[in-house]
Amino acid sequence: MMDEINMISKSQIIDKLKKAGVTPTQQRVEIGQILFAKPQHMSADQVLSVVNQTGPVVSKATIYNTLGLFAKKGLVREVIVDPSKVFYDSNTSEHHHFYDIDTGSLMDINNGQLRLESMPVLPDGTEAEGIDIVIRVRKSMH
Amino acid sequence: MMDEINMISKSQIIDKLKKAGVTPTQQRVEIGQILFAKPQHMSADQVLSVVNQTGPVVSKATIYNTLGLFAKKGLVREVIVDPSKVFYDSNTSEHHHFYDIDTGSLMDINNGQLRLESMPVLPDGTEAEGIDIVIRVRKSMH
DNA sequence: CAGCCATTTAGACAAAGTCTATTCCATTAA
DNA sequence: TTAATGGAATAGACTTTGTCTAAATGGCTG
Repeated sequence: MMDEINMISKSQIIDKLKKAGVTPTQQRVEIGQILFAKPQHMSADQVLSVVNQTGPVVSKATIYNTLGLFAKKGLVREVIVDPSKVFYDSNTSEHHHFYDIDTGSLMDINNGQLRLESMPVLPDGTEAEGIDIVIRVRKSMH
Repeated sequence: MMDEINMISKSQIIDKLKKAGVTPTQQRVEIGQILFAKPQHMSADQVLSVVNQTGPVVSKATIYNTLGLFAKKGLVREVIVDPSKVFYDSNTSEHHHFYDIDTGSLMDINNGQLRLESMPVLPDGTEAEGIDIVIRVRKSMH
């Protein structure tokens, strides 16, 4: 009721899932509603606790299954910057990240702000699947 | 005896540790000998099992303490590409990585092969601590 | 030799994520 | 309407990586 502003309607989520070839079950819509509400980075853990605050309970296994499925279907992107947990990024456009090592928070780098000069020669028999650039930052002490 | 070729002498390791301000204990030298034998990427787990194959037993806690210490002292670099484990890279010169998502293996990208066009504006009040570029690759199916 | 302090250790613990066997539920078929 | 089917969800056991703690060890210095 009070987060109406950032809400995406249930039918929009259902659409999004269908378009990606994901059967829109109640739990997946529930999770999508949290994940796609606004561009953001969440760990499985955070998703789990938010889902279970705002709606009917969804099990841990389903959270992991769903996040994995969403990632496979391109609805969400896994970001690996923290040795202890995976972040799921609902912004699937090409971009990279700042990672604040003090706070553990992730921020998008707008695309255009950062690009590679050239692509290196790949190892034999491989093809590129993706490029991740992470700029680690910390509070500056002036 | 038979890996003499890739061996670094104990005294070389001791030197390296001293220069970095690390007291060269027996265990640390043991671990250094494995880690610094050649440029390579190892997980804590791998170090643990190799150490305990080739020399006197070193406890798990000491492996983690030592790897953490080495990283802090710049003898080794932590590489985060796999959600489930940290790799320790004995190549501390500036460079980036290919990560084979099929095999889970890490390969260095020679520096000069890869550079950024420009540095993006950092978030307010932060300073850059480091940049990690990972090119994820997989077996190409031609 | 005695004392000191860093280091090492075993093993308990914690957290993220996986697995399995069962239950649930929506859809189709009769 | 009911029965059958198969994908999805579930609880909870389990695994793995890594951390913590309290006690034991060991190398120096006086």
